Amino acid sequence: MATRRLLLAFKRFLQTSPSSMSSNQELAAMIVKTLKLSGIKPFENTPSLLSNLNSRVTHLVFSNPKLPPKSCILFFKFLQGNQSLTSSKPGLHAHLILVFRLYRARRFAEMRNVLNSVAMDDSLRWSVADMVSMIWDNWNEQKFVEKFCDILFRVYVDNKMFDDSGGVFEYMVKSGLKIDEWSCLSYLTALKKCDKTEECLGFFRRMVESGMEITVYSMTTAIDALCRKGRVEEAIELMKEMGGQGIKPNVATYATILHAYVKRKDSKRIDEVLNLMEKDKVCHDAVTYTLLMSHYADFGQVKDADKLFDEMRERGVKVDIQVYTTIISCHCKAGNLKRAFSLFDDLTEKGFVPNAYVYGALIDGLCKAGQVEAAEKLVIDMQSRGIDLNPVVFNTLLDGYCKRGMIDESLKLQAVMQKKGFEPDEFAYNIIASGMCKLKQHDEAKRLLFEMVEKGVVLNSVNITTLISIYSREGNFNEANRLFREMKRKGQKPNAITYNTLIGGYTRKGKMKEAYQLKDEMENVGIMPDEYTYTSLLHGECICRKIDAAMKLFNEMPQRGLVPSLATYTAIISGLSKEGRSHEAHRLYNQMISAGHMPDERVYTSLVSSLHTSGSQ
DNA sequence: GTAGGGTTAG
Repeated sequence: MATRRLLLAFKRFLQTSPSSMSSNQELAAMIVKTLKLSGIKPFENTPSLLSNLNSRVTHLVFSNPKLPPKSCILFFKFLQGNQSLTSSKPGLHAHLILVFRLYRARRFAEMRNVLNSVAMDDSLRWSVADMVSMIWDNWNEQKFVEKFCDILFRVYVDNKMFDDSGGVFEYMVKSGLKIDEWSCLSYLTALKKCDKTEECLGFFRRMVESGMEITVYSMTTAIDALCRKGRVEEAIELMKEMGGQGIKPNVATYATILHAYVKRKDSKRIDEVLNLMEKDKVCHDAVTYTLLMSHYADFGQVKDADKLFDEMRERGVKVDIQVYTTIISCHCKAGNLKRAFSLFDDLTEKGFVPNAYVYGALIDGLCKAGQVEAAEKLVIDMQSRGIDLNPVVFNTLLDGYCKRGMIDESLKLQAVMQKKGFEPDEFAYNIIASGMCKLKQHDEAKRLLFEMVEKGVVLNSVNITTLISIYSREGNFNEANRLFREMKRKGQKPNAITYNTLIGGYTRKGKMKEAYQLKDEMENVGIMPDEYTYTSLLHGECICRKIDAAMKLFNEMPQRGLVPSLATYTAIISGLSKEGRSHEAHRLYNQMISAGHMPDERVYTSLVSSLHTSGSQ
């Protein structure tokens, strides 16, 4: 009843009163009265009530102390949603009044929403200096100015308006306003995530220069930005430099560095970091253990990974799903599927909810073991638990099919993914191209990788290595070398696999001089030749029937800490056999067996033929 | 409300 009377009066007022200063105040009073009595409903039902609204009125409504902040917000949201119905939208001043009232009411989340509207609206957004001077003119409160700047800073960060965030920061420094480190941290993190490494580092430097208090959190973020770009040496420099200013690294900082070395597979440096942690009395946590376990997984050292898994539980470090994923993946890579699945049961019994990562690891394990059908079943199981097929799992399954030459299935799978809106990525292209190489379809494989470039997917170093492998198998070393040089020029550093690919190409064709040159080059740039490098070279020497040179390489391996693989033994045994040196061949055969390798057909054949050769001599 | 770890290709 009261509402109806009020609305009638409201309407009468709108019809009779011309727009003027005093009627502005009356209209504002009417709106406030209505809001207090009946909320926003009357305006929703009769938007024409606000047809005379102008920014002055909005201003008056928001600044009316009788209207609670909650009603202000309701009214603000209504105006935002109905901008076409009202003749003018709230101006910057009205926004700031609202922001101030929300500040007083300690409603910071709402404050942030309103400032977000300011930041996103070109007609409202003034320079921070101008906005702050407007604030000083109206409210003489340092704390409010600081909070205003802080929230504006964060709003710009949230919207990735990085130049504006930087502007607010500089303004605060210049004006001597207190700066919140958490806000700066979100800026650092956002820059890092957007791959703006230099900006991230530069901002960290500005933080330090500004004299504000800095914690290990910000430092670790800057260090991580460097590590993710492989700039570990600079990261360590920064850590030392900050240590001099009293900011000590903690378990997260060390984990960041460890991660970088795990990625590089640099066991020596990893040990150095572990020693440093011990000296600093920094205990390992779940993250540290995860990193170390995945490092062992890289080298197939399942037993060591298992030892760590036990150790962490003995020490009372909580095992989480990421730890499980790592140890499961480790067992999968070693072909230890039984153990992997029993760990999977373990984690579900403990109440963890399996996710795409764990499933991904198991599916890959099954695919690599050639059990693609079981992998398919697991994918269905995964989906029935509400986890959707993602690009990684898709690529994993694709590889399972391609490695077994199941082209039809891989095409069907691709169709499924395209329906889901996933275009093949650089992994998918590479997987299919490699599959084609195995079927000796080199031209098709090349065409596919070129098609990838046409579609705008940038070739990464793995894709280029695949191409190098194709060209060198074809004997086209001109093209292989051109790609290799181009890769270096583009700053995509070749790694051991890249070098080994090209070396393998040369040795297969008996071009030993070029192969040794590359081995020297890789050592010079700090990449240690591994068992693949040695096996290729040794195999090449065998092809050239220089068995003594091959034996020299074989004997060099243990000196460099390299363990001959089954492929190494196969090459050297068959090389020796061909030369009729069956005695040495048998000696190495026995050595191979004691090293735990299962000999394959080729070894037997060459051993048997060596008996014929030596017998005829 | 803050930083660091897990699944795929050569």
